[in-house]
Amino acid sequence: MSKELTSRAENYSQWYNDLVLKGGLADYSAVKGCMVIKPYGYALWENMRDQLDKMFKETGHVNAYFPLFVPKSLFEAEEKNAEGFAKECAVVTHYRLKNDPSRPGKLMVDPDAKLEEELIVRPTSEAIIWNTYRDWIQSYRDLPILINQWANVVRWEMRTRLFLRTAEFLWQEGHTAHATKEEAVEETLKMLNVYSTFVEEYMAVPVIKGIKTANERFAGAEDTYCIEALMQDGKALQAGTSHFLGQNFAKAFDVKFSDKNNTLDYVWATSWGVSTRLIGALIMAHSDDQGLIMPPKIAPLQVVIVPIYKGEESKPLIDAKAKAILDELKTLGIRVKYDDNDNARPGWKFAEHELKGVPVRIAMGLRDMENNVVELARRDTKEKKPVSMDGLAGYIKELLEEIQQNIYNRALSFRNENIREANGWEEFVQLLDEKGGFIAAHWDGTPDTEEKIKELTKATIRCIPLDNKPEDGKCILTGKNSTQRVLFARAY
RNA sequence: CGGGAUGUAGCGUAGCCCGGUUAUCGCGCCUGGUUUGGGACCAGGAGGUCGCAAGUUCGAAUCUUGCCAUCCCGACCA
Repeated sequence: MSKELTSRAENYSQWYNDLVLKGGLADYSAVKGCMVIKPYGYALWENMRDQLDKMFKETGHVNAYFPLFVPKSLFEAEEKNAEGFAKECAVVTHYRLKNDPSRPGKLMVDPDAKLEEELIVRPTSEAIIWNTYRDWIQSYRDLPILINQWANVVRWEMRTRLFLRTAEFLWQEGHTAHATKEEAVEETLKMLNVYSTFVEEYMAVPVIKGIKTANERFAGAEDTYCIEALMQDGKALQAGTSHFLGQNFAKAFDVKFSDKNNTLDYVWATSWGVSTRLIGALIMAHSDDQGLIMPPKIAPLQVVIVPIYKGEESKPLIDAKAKAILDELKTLGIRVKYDDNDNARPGWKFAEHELKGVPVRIAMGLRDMENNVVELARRDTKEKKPVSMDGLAGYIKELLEEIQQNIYNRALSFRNENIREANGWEEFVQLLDEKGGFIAAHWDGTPDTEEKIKELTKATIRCIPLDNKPEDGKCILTGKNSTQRVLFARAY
């Protein structure tokens, strides 16, 4: 009633916006291109962050924090990186306001407070970090450095979308320094695997691991590896990247180390990141026309208990039973809430929790008490059935795992059904327009051809899958020889 | 940055073309009561710089100009 959702079929973009706004994840803000992440959305991010943080620590990383501002001279040191981000940088030029003499009560930028050197608001932190690493690294004994930071960054986008692309966003960025190329490459792939494990096992979103083509590579990287996910509308979404930076930043910032033989060499680097964009991926991979569907492992709330009572006399009875179940579930480490708010009636609560994607709902009324059962509803399948109160907590714990698996399987089938091979140009264009999804096709390996295909179809090469099998073929555009298929898609 | 659309209470809206008392309705909110197994009902009540700023006019939500914001579609990007 009060919260009508646009259906996916009607308007996919609007459906997405409705879910974010009405599901209570985020709001628009007074700042153009920036959003407010609301408590429910932030709780989701915290769960994602905590799990990732744990995985980073398990792989030997530590957290640190570097400044928001990057002096322009440092920013421009690695030229390719600087060039790549130049068009979307916020720049601080002044450090003071003053009263505006011509408009009483208003402020103006104080022209006398111009900075000697402009400060760039970080779009990413390689520059400031590698400038710091120079001071930290002298010998191979100082290596490796395995640092991660949780931070906000700013990229001044022309067109923004909640979670998917905002001017400011939250992310983590890992920045590592190594003595050898092999070790850096190993690190790059290790973190790619951490990402794919996290996204698949916790977010229940299947991904394809691959390597980016030169056109799509991170500015300043030698190689960019990525995980690519598929959304329900058939568009691809880059869910995370891990970069092998070679010695580019070490050279730009003069970071050298002495090896065991006392010979000097530049340090090898990696960087890797995922952002709040993952929340967009989560929404578009799983949710339906009734609202969000949260994977249990990172759902802010895993179970909600809704009492149904007639008159005040039955309430204490239900309360007692509900609290017992609540305690049992909490003991098992399940995130659960007893929603006995008297302002809303059961039907309203059902709809609200469905909108918010709470994986399991327990409804309990007098009738259930008499039969020693509760009504259990799962969000992913909408299935409702009575379940005995005996052993309920254990049952729910298993059910949450089953839901997690089911959501993943569903997304995986969808993804797999939407990877198609195209062997000629017309077939390629037709598949793209009629089916969407990933299209595995031959490509002659040149940036020009990739660019041309993008111009003609808006499809880009999402990646060259890591598990690709060699296969001789002809490029769909130029007909030139090709040794493997690459994955094309229209992307977010 | 280009094209299109929109902006009236927390949300959704009527009114605008054709200027004229106190700006419409629904949801939500507050108070009281009855209710509670799929978005309850009754009664009473509060809430508005009509996006902002100029202009035209005796008079502007309504007409004009400028600006701002948001959404959708492009270009750019994670």
